[in-house]
Amino acid sequence: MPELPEVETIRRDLSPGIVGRSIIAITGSRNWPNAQLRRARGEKVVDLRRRGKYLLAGLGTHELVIHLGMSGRLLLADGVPPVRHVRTVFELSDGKLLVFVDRRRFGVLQVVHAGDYRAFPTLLAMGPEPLSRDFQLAAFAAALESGTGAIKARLLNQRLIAGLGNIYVDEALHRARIHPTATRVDRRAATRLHHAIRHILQYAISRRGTTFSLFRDGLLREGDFARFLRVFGREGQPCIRCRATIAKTQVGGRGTHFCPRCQAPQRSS
DNA sequence: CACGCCTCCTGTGCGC
DNA sequence: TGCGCACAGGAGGCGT
Repeated sequence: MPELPEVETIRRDLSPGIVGRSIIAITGSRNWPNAQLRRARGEKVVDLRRRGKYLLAGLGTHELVIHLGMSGRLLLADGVPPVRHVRTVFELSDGKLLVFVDRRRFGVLQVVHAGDYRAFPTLLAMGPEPLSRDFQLAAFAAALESGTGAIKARLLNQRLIAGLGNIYVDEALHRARIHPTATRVDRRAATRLHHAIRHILQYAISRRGTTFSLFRDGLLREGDFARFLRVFGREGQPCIRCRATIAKTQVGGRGTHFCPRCQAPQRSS
């Protein structure tokens, strides 16, 4: 689930309830909490930031790094919720519980020294935040022009730009009329893509992100951006823009949705 | 260094 | 209905 808009929504929801509280106790299953995670005990949460799809909770000299993976969720509750796959529970100084639930266990919780991301190579090499001034068209266009490999793969690897996942890459490429496997993207296409990425992410945040049925359990306020998806999950249905049939293929091993007419390869190369 | 492939884990939905 | 398999929104590690 969680790409930039979903993680940002979680950050905004959780911030008022956890910043300023101290972590009184940590409990978990299997080897969690591990020794690293135990270092958070007794620490006060001084802020909650987001970098790409990562959440970073400042704990003074330390930092709690959270990645939700494919299926992770964070809930603030009065008691342990009656759901499966509860992995870790942080008891806060005001009596609330911060609960990490993760069915597929791809999520990561780790305490590091503040700013020391050596254990997270993706975080170390993370590209600019797309909604910040650091996301400059000139640098973006130059990188796209000189690059090799499918544009979709390059947008997914977090080095060119932070926070995009499979859904929003497909949506942004459709909006910018660029084929997912295009390798050369000229300046005009790069300009469209730069704008499309920012537009889609801002719009998705305003809708609290995209929610899939898998995650509905009544414990979270759901996003409804799924209503506005134009290609993702719409294979076989008509393109909103040109009525051609949306196709689904594989690019870099990921399910890839696009319109074969408005995203014809020659339009972007 | 960059790319493609495989892996981690659990559940779901589909075809037979 | 039952079974087996492909696939699922991420990213790290490995070999090439």
